Amino acid sequence: MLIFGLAGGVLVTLLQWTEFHFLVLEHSVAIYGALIAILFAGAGLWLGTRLLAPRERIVEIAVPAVPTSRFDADDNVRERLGITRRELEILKLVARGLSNREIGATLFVSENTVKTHCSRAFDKLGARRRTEAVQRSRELGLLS
Amino acid sequence: MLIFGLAGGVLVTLLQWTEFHFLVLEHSVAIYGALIAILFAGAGLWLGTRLLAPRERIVEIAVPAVPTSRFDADDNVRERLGITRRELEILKLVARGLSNREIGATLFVSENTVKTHCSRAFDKLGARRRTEAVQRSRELGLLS
DNA sequence: GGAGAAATCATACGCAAGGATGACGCGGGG
DNA sequence: CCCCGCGTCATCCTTGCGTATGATTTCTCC
Repeated sequence: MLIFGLAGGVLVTLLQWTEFHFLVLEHSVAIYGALIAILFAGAGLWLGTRLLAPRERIVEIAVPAVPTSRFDADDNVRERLGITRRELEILKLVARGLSNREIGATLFVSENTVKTHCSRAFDKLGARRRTEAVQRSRELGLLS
Repeated sequence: MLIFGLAGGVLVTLLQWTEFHFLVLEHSVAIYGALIAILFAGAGLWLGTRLLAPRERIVEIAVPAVPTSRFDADDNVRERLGITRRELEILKLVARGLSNREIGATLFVSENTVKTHCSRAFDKLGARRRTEAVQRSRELGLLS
């Protein structure tokens, strides 16, 4: 800002000096203006690259390097959330896109039981919909 | 570039016109030059920020990162399945666990519209439930 | 300029899902 | 022994979801 102000002052002085030389020529004002334009366009460009360039954009690169031997890691998460094994079992089937009825048929229990487990699991996950529960489970690493 | 060229032409014309008005005044050249200076300084600054690609700093972040190296591949998959951009947009929100009502509020459309898009998308995916649609989408690489 | 795709919205119906509540049996610790 | 966590099942009720159908608008393409 200070530099810019100083430049302004210098320019005004320069301006006072140069106008006497240029005014005697025809079309001098056009040339004069063009010179000013070029000069300040350059100055602006320079300033733009100098002052605003350090803007860095952080780019996230997906690193495949997360095999993270999670064979029982989800079990820890499960315990921490107070989710029972049965509830997690049902959650996995929910994440597969099965309906409550299909889950019941798969696990040989009634649809009501599935609903009960779902309700409790959703409650512990802070989810109100099964899709939300799936999303939360993924974030928490509950699902492989 | 075209816009910049046009702006240049307009400026030259404006320059020709204004000089006759300003030349009769004392110090008019100074004001004129200052205007040009400010204008082109701004232009240069704008160009500087616009043309110079923001330097990117690559930061490696451990991300669940499905091994699938697809950057725009989902667009190909989308086309292949005949799923429209809007439908995919809604699918992504479905995968986030949002309800139809919330999706509508997010995209500023009615819940009915969301339902329509969902139905068509589910149909194209061969899914009958939203959870199933999410699962299918993940398998097909439709979702990041 | 008309055909068609896409997006938007509405209405209505049926079913799935979710919540609340109660109950029963089983197993393990206090 | 009795309590408690867990899994199981049921009923009632509300809400959300999915489908069908029709309409309008906008855009693109021929």
